[in-house]
Amino acid sequence: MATKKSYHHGDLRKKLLETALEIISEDGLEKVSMRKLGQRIGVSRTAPYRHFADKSMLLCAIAEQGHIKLTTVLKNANRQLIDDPLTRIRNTGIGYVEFAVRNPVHYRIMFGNEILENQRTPELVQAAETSFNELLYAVKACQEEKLIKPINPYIIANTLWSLTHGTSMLLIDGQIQSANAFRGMPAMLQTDIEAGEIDVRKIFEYKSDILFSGLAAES
Amino acid sequence: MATKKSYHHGDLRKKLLETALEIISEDGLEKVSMRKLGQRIGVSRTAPYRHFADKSMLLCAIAEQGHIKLTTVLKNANRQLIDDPLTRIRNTGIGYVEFAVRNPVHYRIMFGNEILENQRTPELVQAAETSFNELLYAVKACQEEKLIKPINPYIIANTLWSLTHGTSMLLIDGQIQSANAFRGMPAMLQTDIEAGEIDVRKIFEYKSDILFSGLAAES
DNA sequence: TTCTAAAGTTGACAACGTCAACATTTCATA
DNA sequence: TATGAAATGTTGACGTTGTCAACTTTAGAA
Repeated sequence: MATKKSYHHGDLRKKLLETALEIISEDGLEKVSMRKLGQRIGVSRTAPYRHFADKSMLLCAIAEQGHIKLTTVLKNANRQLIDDPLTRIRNTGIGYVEFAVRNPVHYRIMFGNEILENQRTPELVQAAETSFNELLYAVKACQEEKLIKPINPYIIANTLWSLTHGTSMLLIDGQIQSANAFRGMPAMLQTDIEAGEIDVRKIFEYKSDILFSGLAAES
Repeated sequence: MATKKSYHHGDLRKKLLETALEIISEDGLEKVSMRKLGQRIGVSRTAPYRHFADKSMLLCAIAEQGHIKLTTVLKNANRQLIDDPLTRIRNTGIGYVEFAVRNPVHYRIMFGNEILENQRTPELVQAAETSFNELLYAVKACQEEKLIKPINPYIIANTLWSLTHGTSMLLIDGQIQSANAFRGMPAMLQTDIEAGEIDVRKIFEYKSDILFSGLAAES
């Protein structure tokens, strides 16, 4: 649109989001500053303020983008050509956790960021709901084929969400890797963990099996 | 120990942690600064650096305190004079989520804080493991009375942890309150949510029931 | 009693978020 | 086509922050 040295950048908003994500995934969230964003892009230090009222609005937009990306991931898992909807729901969960582990800083902005707690834009709220709906979709599909109990699907999806979200956060935080958290998992898995590599798929398969079949001892 | 106007404060480290928590619960995490801490306590602005190498070490100590507090809460739930260990495990979960909801900012420092990801002190790691062990304890108690399947208790505790942690974070974040997340729950609960009040107990009872009995449809 | 380490202070610096005032560009409309 | 408002970008400035270096005061061990 705009040529190289024009006064107006042309698509600064988009470029800001891209660059912010770059910095975030390279150096972490604290390293992102409104000023540095401008400088890195080659624009003045307050130029970002023409596109985002303040820093938390920038973070809102980043979080929104994350939810949109997550939705795509979940959609792909959901729409795979797999006959068994139970496998699909499991893949959806795995997709969720994998997304979080691959985009840890991004994920942390989407959830668990105090700054955004009371300042979410309507767009962000909408994007978050849309991603939740994919979990709901997976649950309903299983119920239609009578593979899952016919209790309220929203409650089930919420429980599933808690499990995926909890697993994601604990993994990202590195809390799950340490010490006890995975003792007793198969030797292979433990070795991977010690080597710093985590097989998200295996971990989540364990958990979804437990959720599916329940904890109750057979009497 | 030291009288009022002595050069040395006497117990500055403790006072720093207390004051930090005060500021955090009043105004949020971003409002905490090393300088303000000093000023609020009536000591110079760099005095805190004699007790914490930098800000993230301060946060580490706060997180550690949180884990210790959480451990106490879980211990209380675990040691209640209730015959049914299944009720105890449920209460432990409820205690966990309640702690998180009552101390949201504190909880967010304990988990989900990027700053601490790679700088955890050994004390913090230890404190976190101790709180995990309470969940483990609750699981094992149930297994001893054959109320829960005899599969590896570490895996079960990990799953339980994910569920409580996920529920906590979603509640704290306000993500669970919005829109879909609780549709279909009993009317009473929904009214509470709309009024801004959340019955953590009810919410977690739903989820732990699902976890206990499993999602599988009876064939 | 003396000396060292711990604890607290002041001065300084660069980076940050953000505001106000100003400059340039775009674009709809007269 | 001319024009004026709205959008976009810039510079200067202010107060706050984390943290370092160099200094002072104090407590406690030798």
